[in-house]
Amino acid sequence: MSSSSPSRIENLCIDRGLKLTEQRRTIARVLSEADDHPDVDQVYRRATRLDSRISIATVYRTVRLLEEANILEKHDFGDGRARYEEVQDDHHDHLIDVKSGKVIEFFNKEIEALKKRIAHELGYELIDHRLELFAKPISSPDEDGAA
Amino acid sequence: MSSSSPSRIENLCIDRGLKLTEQRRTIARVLSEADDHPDVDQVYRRATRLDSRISIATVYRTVRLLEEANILEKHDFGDGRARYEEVQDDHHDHLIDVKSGKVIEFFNKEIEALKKRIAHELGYELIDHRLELFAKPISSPDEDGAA
DNA sequence: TTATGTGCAAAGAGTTTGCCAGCTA
DNA sequence: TAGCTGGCAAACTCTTTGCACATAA
Repeated sequence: MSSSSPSRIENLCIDRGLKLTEQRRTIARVLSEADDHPDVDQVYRRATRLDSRISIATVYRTVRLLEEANILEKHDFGDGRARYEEVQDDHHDHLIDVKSGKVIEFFNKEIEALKKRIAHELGYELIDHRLELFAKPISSPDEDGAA
Repeated sequence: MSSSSPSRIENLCIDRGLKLTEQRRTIARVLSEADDHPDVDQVYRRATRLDSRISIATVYRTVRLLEEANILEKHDFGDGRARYEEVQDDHHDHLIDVKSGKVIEFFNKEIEALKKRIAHELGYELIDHRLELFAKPISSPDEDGAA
């Protein structure tokens, strides 16, 4: 059983010649539908909800596979576990809301240009970069969000 | 035994009323003298060279203590272990040489201002931020560095 | 059919912690 | 002296892996 149209990530797997098992299809679907930056455990939980025959080991193996196939991007927001999101055409950075844990994506042309220029000035060619802003909502009453 | 003048970090510990044991003194000295961004294991090795009566657990406990006392800054350069450096007056960012693993510090006023502005535009107040550039030396013959 | 993928549980890396002896203030 | 600190080893979290069985192509 596996009806409904293939997810974006499923299609990318087909393009790259990856063998598509039921488990991979399910994980691909979960990741295609995610609009956040889930960690492995979250992907695992969402996937087992759709198909209980999936082990956490398979999730780890699959996200690594997808990362190596340049389908997924791995992030580290400093909380000790890896987070994943689908690779996008446009580069963006992240602002982490320290109250709620929410992650907001943003893009800023000036910053992108500056990064490249700074690397050059130091005698380097920029390969990759990472910019994360940790911030709290302006004028938020001091509620307690997740850790 | 413990002569020679107190290291910068030792003095900060005294300021903050932290109990100074021989182990902490040694670890403080190692960290004050470091001009790189050592991980716990490196601190441990440098410390035991000066005094073999130090365990890795103490190093972990001490760097955490110093971090909480705002004496040390903890970094994560994406290699899976925490790196430490003394807190500095001026903020700076890091460029990681992916060939050699060397970490270069830099400061750029424009980037600092932009970070703050971007957070504001998104409705946030910047608390902390992290910018890391991963780069390779320009015109480096393609030798093989660390993975 | 056959190379590959999967589940399970054990192993690894980095980090934390409980307990009692030892040392600092 | 009183109470905090340190050593040791066990425990924890996240991630990887060996092995035997299952499955896609």
